[in-house]
Amino acid sequence: MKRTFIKDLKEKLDQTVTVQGWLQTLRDQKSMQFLIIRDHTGLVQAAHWKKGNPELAELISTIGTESSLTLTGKVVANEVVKLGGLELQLESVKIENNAPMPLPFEPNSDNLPEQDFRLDWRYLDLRRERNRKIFEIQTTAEQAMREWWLANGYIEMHSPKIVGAPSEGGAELFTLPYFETTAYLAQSPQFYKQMAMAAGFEKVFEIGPVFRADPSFTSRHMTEFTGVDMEISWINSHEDVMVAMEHWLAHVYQKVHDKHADEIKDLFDVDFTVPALPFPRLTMAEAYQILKTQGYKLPPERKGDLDPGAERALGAYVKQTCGSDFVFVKDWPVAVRAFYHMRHADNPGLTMSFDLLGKGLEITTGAQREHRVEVLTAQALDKGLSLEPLKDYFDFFRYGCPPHGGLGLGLSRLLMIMLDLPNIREAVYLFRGPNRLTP
RNA sequence: GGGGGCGUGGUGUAGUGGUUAAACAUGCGGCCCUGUCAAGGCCGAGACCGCGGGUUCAAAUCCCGUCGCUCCCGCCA
Repeated sequence: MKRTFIKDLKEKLDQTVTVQGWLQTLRDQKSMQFLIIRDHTGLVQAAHWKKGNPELAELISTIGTESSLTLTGKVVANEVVKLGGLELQLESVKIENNAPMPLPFEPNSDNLPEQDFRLDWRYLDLRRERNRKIFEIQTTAEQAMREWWLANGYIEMHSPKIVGAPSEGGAELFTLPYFETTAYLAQSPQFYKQMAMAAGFEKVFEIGPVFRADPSFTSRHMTEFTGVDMEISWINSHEDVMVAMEHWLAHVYQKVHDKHADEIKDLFDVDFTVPALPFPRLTMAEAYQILKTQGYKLPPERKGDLDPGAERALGAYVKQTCGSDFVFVKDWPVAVRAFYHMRHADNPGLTMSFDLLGKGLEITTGAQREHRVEVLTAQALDKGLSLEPLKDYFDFFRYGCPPHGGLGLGLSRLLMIMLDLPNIREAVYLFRGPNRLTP
């Protein structure tokens, strides 16, 4: 018999149906048994009168919570049933996979184990509706990203993750043996999307894994995460990148809002709103002024940079004064940016770069890139980098690479701020950190 | 890499020097209950209080070390 989803049972009154799902609760009484069954569309009660089928009653008594079951029965309306006013009168139960008691933990109980333990049993943790919803929303968000890119002439790219040389720094690279030599795991598709600009692709995007060998122990860092990157050509400044980004992100928020706003309110208690355009923009100079008036004191060694506390303070300030969850902070000093960020022609101490803060969290870095190979080489030297490992990269800019810029965004960080998740480990399917390689 | 916090039955917590070496909730096992529904009632099993050392007449409780987890900073998305 064809499977019926639990949410559709109300249209099947007085019919015999098959339901498949997990046993959430068993109330095994003297003469009656009640099974609360869960599939991803909802919950339903299945009732069984023991004397009607003692054999089935005995079987039901052996089923552990969270076992996967296939049940058949007649759907009947019953006002007494608090769960939707209907129930399934059980005719048969097939235990697809029994879950022996006790479970490591019950995903739908009131007192959940601490997160690290739940990550050990991630598949049980993911059985909670709230956790499943995070990934439904992520799916909607990624689809919306692609909709916008495709509507705007972007090409999808997949750059290699095994690379022969560091693309930016060096310390945060994972190394791996590679036949007779050593390779690295890419910590960004940065150089390859720039190569696509040199190739004349004009607009590209990539959603893919990036690896960072930083031993970071925070609620917002991972050693492997999904990077969302885009890069566009023929821009006049980083402002063009910011304009593209805010339209793109607003589209993503609109689609997530259309499909999930009510669920997000119910499950995450977040009033999900589509951000207004344009996002507020602050130069770093302005940001410093604001921090001063807000009484936020940056450590002196952070001159020209923002620390996470400053980012939170700016996020709060912008929320309060503009009502915006987002703010671009732009025109960062050369000292704190990558060598390939283009510098202002009229102010060589500043880069044509930006960060996007969402609810005070850094979710994006972007910039116009330096596409003139002589200038780029000079800037690398200026940063004290050795040119040899960058030789192939410099070659991208020798024969007609157009002016271009782009950005990188952390997918899980976006989910964090969309849903007010306190920890990135909740926003990612399987977390990878310095001490977490399993499951 | 630097700093803070935590580590007690399966799980979540209480207990922070001493009445019977550990309490509560939940889960688990058993019994009871004409249909429960955050089910309820009774009974039961389950922790040498992360590990090692020390202080003390006495340590889950104080000290040191160690391991694990966690958060903050650094780094970044």
